[in-house]
Order: sequence, then structure tokens, then C-alpha cells
Amino acid sequence: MDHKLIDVAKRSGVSPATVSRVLNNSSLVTKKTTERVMKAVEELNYYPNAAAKHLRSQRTRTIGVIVQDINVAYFAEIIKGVQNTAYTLGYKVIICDADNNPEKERDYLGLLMNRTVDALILASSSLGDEVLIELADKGQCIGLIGRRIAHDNIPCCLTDNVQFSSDVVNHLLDNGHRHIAYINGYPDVMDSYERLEGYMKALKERMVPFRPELIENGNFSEEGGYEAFKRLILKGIPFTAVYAANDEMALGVSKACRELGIAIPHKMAIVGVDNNRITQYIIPSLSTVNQPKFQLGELLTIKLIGKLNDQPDDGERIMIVQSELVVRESSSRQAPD
Amino acid sequence: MDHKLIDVAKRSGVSPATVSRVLNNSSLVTKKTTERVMKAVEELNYYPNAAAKHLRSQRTRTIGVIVQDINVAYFAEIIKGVQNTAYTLGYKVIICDADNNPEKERDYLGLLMNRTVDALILASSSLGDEVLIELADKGQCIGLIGRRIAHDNIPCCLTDNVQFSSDVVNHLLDNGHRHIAYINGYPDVMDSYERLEGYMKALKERMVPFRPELIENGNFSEEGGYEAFKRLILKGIPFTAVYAANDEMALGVSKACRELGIAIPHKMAIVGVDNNRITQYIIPSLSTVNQPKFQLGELLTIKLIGKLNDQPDDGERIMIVQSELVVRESSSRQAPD
DNA sequence: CTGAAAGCGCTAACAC
DNA sequence: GTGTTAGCGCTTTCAG
Repeated sequence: MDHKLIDVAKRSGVSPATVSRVLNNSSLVTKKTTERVMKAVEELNYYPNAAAKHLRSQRTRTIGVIVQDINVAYFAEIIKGVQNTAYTLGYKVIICDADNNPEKERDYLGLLMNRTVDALILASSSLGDEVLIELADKGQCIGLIGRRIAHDNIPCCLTDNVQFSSDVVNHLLDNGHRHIAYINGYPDVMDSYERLEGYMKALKERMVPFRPELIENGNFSEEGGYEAFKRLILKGIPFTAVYAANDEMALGVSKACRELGIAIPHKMAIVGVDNNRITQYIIPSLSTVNQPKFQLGELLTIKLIGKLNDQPDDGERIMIVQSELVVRESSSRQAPD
Repeated sequence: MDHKLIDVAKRSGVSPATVSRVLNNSSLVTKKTTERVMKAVEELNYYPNAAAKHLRSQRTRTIGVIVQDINVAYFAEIIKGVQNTAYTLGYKVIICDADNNPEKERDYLGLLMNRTVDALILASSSLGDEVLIELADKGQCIGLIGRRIAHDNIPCCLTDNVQFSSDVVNHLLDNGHRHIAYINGYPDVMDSYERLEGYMKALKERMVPFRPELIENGNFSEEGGYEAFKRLILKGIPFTAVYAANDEMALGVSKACRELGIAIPHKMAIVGVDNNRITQYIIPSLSTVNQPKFQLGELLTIKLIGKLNDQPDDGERIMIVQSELVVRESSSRQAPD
């Protein structure tokens, strides 16, 4: 029932080598021979055995993507970018859902080591720098999304966290807000750090004093944003706007406001990050930042596949893509006096 | 840099066969030998070559899942169920995002044919019955989620569409609704058909006349639901409740009501299906049906891996899991008089 | 342009 | 318990 290459060879009266050449588009085969071989392939319903190909050729034309959580729209979009790009370049993609478990994430690195994939993309990886650098030093082909690392052989694709955060804060300042709280994500993550940086940068440029009391941590979760906002309120310091480092936390803030009877945007403006679909449906709709997630996956995939095929690498190792502020109801008004 | 099994054998002073036995937990190795081998594995930082294993053993311990669209929460949850289960049973998972493209879906079947995966799970597949039956007849191991097929070798995991749809309609009838519209999904899909069946069944049992004019099609999309609702209104037939075959369409109905100034739930009750996260955030929140998506993936995965290992198959080929009606604001009131 | 043949790295008979 | 060895199905030199 399962035919092999040699069966095709016999049926078409040529050698296995020729069949292989036809199947791999080597140009050095007559049209006539090609046709004969293809006919036999059809008739036998032949499929090349992937394992044998991989073993012999020492490559799989497959790249892996490890994401924290496949349920999160941010990652799902990145996957689309990777998958579509890889598909057009003739590569397959293995998607690995670490399911918020760093141990699983580490497990998946084995796919590289045992040559199941030719390259690996890590989106918002929780792995330590040492691990990644060690892999790269061993000659493994890896790339990062949403993270930067100091190693010549690791391409990184990032969004302009500082820039868009600064845009967000400038937008709020333009609307007359002078006391803007910032709710941070996981404290040790680059995204959090850079977004804070953009926040501070904008304040500084507009000469609005930075007040550390207006910074709280929300761990990127709705619950975390909710609690962080309540802590801010309890401090008794006046503020009229919140910049949350992602939409989940912004949703938490929105919920807290509703419970506390604080009108949005009249008494409190909110801006998040990610352009989560919910931000459009909730009332009031939430302002946010739209990151080109698809593009993050796309650019890195092109780069990595280029590396795999020893293409001359023109571009930058660190690729930064632009994001866009999306103003909705939650920050559409002037600050209260 | 890359060591092979034979290197480990040499270093530990045993034969390749023994190393293989140690690595694959064959019990017939002394503890002492095992330790020596493992030491060499450590020292050499040895990783077995997957392609060679696959080629030699004729299996990959990998199962594939093909989903229509990885962005859709319904599928993401199913994937979690498959992945977690496979993981604990020592299987890897390849996730394939067909990206709403039937051609890609068909492409992915090649993974089975070329032995990249041992089994394939198709969630809400758009493939024709013939294709699936042909695969199964060839001895390929496949399983379906959200679809039924007449073939002894294809296990299917489904939700109780008829049952929960009947529950939905009974709930609306209990609230005094007598004119309940139904918005269907893709007309040729089993889910649509069975949900319609449940709707009709409940009406019949409660002796409420079925009116075909109250049925419209919305293709499972928000836009489709929106348009379908408008068509229903234009007909001028009075109705006070809508059962939409999924939440996307229910969102469309909700939007249309807002635009037309129809108060929910006072003038119009709405119930959807899927327990999409947005249904909780929108105002008014939407009643829906919570399907055990994780379980769908879990059950089928257990079944398929069992088949791969020739375990005696006790259970049913067709596995049906129970769903639960979640009543929220959009259907929380008595029908208007 | 085509064929012969070696061998990718591993496992599973089969011996001992 | 452990070793020897054939061979999984393919690609790729090297000849011709």
C-alpha cells in the first residue's frame, strides 16, 4: 500500500536517482523523463517518506514557533505571520504552545537539538539569556520576538515600545491630563521596562514631573490591573488618566472604575496596549495601541529562512516595527479641571 | 559538535544496541550499565536524531491537529485539550492552522501520507466525506471533532448540539417567548443542522408552531448575524427572541439591536453559542452555551493514541460531550406581552 | 542527462 | 544482559 521511491523508479524504468531529481526539481532531467516519472508517481499515489528525506538531507524545511499561550490573540497573530510567510517560502511550521509553563518551553528546545526543526522562533520567551546564547553558540538557528539579546547570531524582532508609549502619554497630555498613572506588566520583562521608559520620556519632554507613586504593577493580567488601580486610588493622590501596559490590565481598570462609580472618560481616561478585540466591544470602548503582530512573525521568519539558506544578510539583526495609537472613547475627552 | 548514538556507545564501552535500550527504557539493562550510558549521554550532551528514529521505527509519536483558524477561541481551546493530553501520554503535537483555506487544509493531509505524524485530528473539517473515508480505508489514523462520519475506523468527538439547542429554546419558552427566531451558521455544516434540529424539537415538544419565516442564515460571522437579523425585522413578523447558532452572530444581532433602538433583553432576548469571552464584557452581557472544548480534544486524543498502540477499544466510536447553558443579561427577562 | 552505490543515525531481530 | 548486523527510504557524489 505504501510505495517507495524505488517503486516509482521501477515503474517508470529509470533509476532512483532520477526519480529523486525529478521530485526535487533538479533541472538536469529531460522533460520526457520527468513526465514518465510523474506519471508513475500519480499511478502509485506515491508520497516521499519525510523521515528518510530528513535523515538523508539533514534538514527538515520546518521551523518551530514557541509561544507562551496560544489562546492569547497577540501570539495567535504572530503565528499567522510566521506560518503564512513560511508557507510561501516552502517551509512547514510546528507551533508549540508552552501553555504558560516555562518547563514546557524548555522541553520544546529539544526539537532543535534533535533536528526536528531547522530553526526556532521564540515569542516572548521566558528562558534565560544564557540558555539562548548557548544554543546560538552551538550553531542552532534561533530568533526572538519581543525580546532583545546581545548575540550576533540571534535576530530579534521587536515593536517600538518606547515610541508608542511616548505617543500614548503625549496623547493624554494633549488632552490636558497632568497626572497620569502607569500600570506595568511583569516587572522583569523587556516590554514592561521599555513601556515605562517611553512613559517617562514623554513626561520629561513635556516637562511634567514624574511621580513614582503613580506607578503600579499589574502583571499583564486583568485581575492585576484591577488591583493595581485600586491601590492607586487608595493612595489618595489625584490622577485623571491611566496608561496600562496591556489591554488585559486596562480591562481590569475599566472594571474597577465601573465598580467605584468613576466615569470613563469624564473622570478617568484609560489607554491600553494590544488592540485586543474586546476593547472595541466594551462600553466605553478602550483606546489602545495596535502592534503589527503579523509583521513581527513575518520579518523574523524571512530572516531566519534566509540564514538557513546562507543568503547574504543585508538588513539589521534587530528589527523594529512601528505601532499605532488607536484612540477610542476611553480617552476621547479633555481632562477634568 | 553533534554526537551520535555510536559515540555514546564508544564512550561508555557498550554496544549501540545497549545505548538504544537504555534510551528507550527497555527494562533489560543492568542498573550499572544504564548509569554508565547516561553518564556518557550527559558528557557528550547527546540528543537522538529524530529523523533516524522515525525512519527506523516507522513512527513519530506525533499527532497533528488541523484547525480552521487558530485565532478562534473555540479551536484554541481544543488544541489545548489535545496538546495537554498528548503531552502526558508522551506524544508531540503539530498544530496546523488552515487559516480558513480549504486548500491548505488539504495540503496538511500530506503530513499523514509522508509519515510526519502518526495520526491526524481534524476539527470542524471542510473536507468532503470521500476524502476522509479514503484516508481511513488506506489505514491512516484520523479522528474528527465536531463532525460525524459513517466509517468504523474514524472516531468522532462531538457536542450535544440537539440537546443544548433544545435547552436554549426551552429556556426562552420558559421566559414566555413564543416567537423565537433562529439564525443558522453555514447551511451545509453538521453543527448548523443539528442546532436547527434542537430548536425544532423544543418547539414541537412544547407545542409551539414552527414558522420557517423565522429562520435565517448568518454563516457563523458577526456580519452575517447582523444582516440576518435585519432581514428578519424587515419581514415584519413579530418575534421577541433570537437564538443564534454561535456567539459571533449573536454579537451581530446585538449590534443591530443597538442601531435599531431595540432594547435587550426587554424587547428582544438573545442567546448564542460558544461562550466567547466577549459575551461577558459586552453590555448587556450575552447568554450563551458553554461547550467543553478542552474535553473534545482530550477525549479524541486519548482514543487515537489508544488506537496507535493497539489498545483494546472499549468505548464508543462516537463520543458526545455535554454542554451547558449560561444565562446572562440578554435573556434574563420575561418576554414582553 | 542518467545510473550505481554509499551511507545518513537509529532500532530490532537474532545470536551469544 | 549485551553485542552484531541488516536495513528503514532517501539523496548525492562520482562515473559514464
